This record gives sequence, C-alpha cells and structure tokens, in this order.
Amino acid sequence: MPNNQFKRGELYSVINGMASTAVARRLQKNFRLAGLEITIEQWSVLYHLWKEDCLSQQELCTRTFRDKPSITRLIDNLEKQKLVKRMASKSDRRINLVCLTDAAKVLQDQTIELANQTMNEALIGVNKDEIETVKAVFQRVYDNLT
Amino acid sequence: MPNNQFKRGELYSVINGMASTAVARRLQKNFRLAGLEITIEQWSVLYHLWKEDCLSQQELCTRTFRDKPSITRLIDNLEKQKLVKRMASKSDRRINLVCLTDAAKVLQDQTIELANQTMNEALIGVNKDEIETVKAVFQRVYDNLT
DNA sequence: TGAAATTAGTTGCATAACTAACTATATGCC
DNA sequence: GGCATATAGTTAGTTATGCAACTAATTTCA
Repeated sequence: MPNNQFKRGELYSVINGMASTAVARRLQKNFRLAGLEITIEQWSVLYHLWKEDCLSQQELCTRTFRDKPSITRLIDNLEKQKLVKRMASKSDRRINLVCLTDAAKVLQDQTIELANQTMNEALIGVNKDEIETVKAVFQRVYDNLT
Repeated sequence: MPNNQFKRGELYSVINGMASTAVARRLQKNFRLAGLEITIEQWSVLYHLWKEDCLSQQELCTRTFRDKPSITRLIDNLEKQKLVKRMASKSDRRINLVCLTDAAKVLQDQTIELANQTMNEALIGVNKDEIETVKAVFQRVYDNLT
C-alpha cells in the first residue's frame, strides 16, 4: 500500500489512547476539585437529561452510546445519589422514564462550565477548522462501524 | 466568544464518546471472531512489548497511559494466560521486567493484522490529511493536559 | 384471539479503571 | 553510616464496561 504508509495499528491508540484518557482524567479531577462527587459517566447521562428530561433508559443508551446494562447501573447509582428518579411510563409499562431531581438541576450550570473550561485547556493551540475535522472524522468512523 | 461558537461541552463527547467506543467494540469483536481470547487492553500491552520486550511495569504505565494498579492487574491476567512472565531485574530489585512468552510472540502478526483491518474499516472515506490532523490535535490535547 | 417475535429493562460474571494506602528497595545528603 | 525521600510495585474498595441470559410487557400477524 504505497499510498497508505502510516501505521493503522498506531491509529487505534490515537483514537482510544492518550488524549481521551487525559481529557477524562482532567475533567474528573476538575469535578473533584470543585467538590462535586459525580463521575464523568454519571455527568454524561445528566448532560442528556438537561437537554431533554424524562428520557427512557433505551433512549439514554442511544444518546450516550452505552449498552442497556451500563445504563441500568448508572441510573441505579444516580438514583442512590438522589439525582434522578425512575418514573413508570403511563403509555408503556415496560418503560422507565428517567427524570432529574431538583438536586441535579442545580448542578447543570456549574458542571457544564467546568466541562467548557476543561475543553478550553485541552484545546489551546487547536483551531476551529481542526476541531471540525476531528468531529467529522469521528462521525465518519462511527457511521462506518455501526 | 464570537469566534468560538461551537459548544465545548459537546467536544468532550466527541473525544471520549461514540467513535472510540465503536472502534474498541469492533476490534474486540474481531479478536473474538478470530478465536482470540485476549482483551483489547491486554493487546495494547502486548503491542508495546512486541516493539520492545522486557519492559518494567512503570515503563508500560508510561507507554500505555495507564496507572500502576491498572498495569499490575493487566500483567496479572496476562501472566495467568501465560502470555507474559515477570522477571526480576538484576540491577534493581524493585523492578519487574515483563517479558513475552513464545505463546505471545505467535499472536503478534495476526492481531496487528486484525487491528489494521479494523482501522481500515473504520477509516473508509477518511483521507490521509484528515488522519494527520486528528493525530496532531490529539497529541496537542495530550500535551496541553500533562 | 392467541402464539411468536420484538422491545425494555435487570442480573450475574469477568475485566478494567481510579484513588488511597501500603510494602520494599534505592538514592540523597548530612 | 544512617535517616529522609523518592521510586517500583501491590492491595483494597468503588465505579464502569461488555456479554449472555433472563423477566415482563407489547406488537405482529396468521
């Protein structure tokens, strides 16, 4: 493959390695420094509920790219921390609607601000076109594999 | 921020979300379909040992971007599967050198080929310049945060 | 209508991640 | 030499992930 000399194997570690690990650790650290006890995984669930409250667990699976057991347990933990509540759907008794509590609503602005700050730190020296390229490539990769 | 209208919070999920999850799942699935019983995390350790055998656990931490407990347990599991062996360093008795067994050496070509194929699937329709941009951005993000 | 297939969610098991606290060895420095 | 400090690795506890197997409710369709 004369026109493809970069090592594809290396690319796996680019996509799954250092950068995403570093960003996740920094964001978790920034939450902790702010006295927030939530994990970044829990935050990513809340993030979607802030955009649209009372989603089904299946819908949260789709939006957060997780499988059903992962969401079940994330919701279990969020419920223990009184950040969400499972409400039975009236139209379909199989469905749990996951709704925010007041305690979770209070966290929205602060945590999103922390996420924005973290990404600002992470993206120093990266321009907007480069960011758009990364987003487009990642969307393409996702579409290719699903 | 008139010149920065993209949502930074969204970028967290770009870097840590769908694409890396999808690639990891696909690579794991391709290992499984080929009858290989190793996890992608174990594979990433072996990958560095194929490049340079008999590294210390600390060196593996650095190269795989993991912390020490993670490497301890990955090596525990790799040792159970007889893919690596801990050897005492002669110059420094604190150090374990982690060395490949013959069984692990046999896996090198096959698994790297599977990783290359997986990345080829993932990167259909993505050109070389875009890949270089992703790599550069991720290196920059990593450098910014460490 | 009623059996088969689909969908929503849970549980069990194995692996892996992070933090904090720990042991053992090596190094620095007075 | 000997004490303080740093480094290599392990252990314990909590959270998260993936897969497979499971229950319960709903939909399909003959």
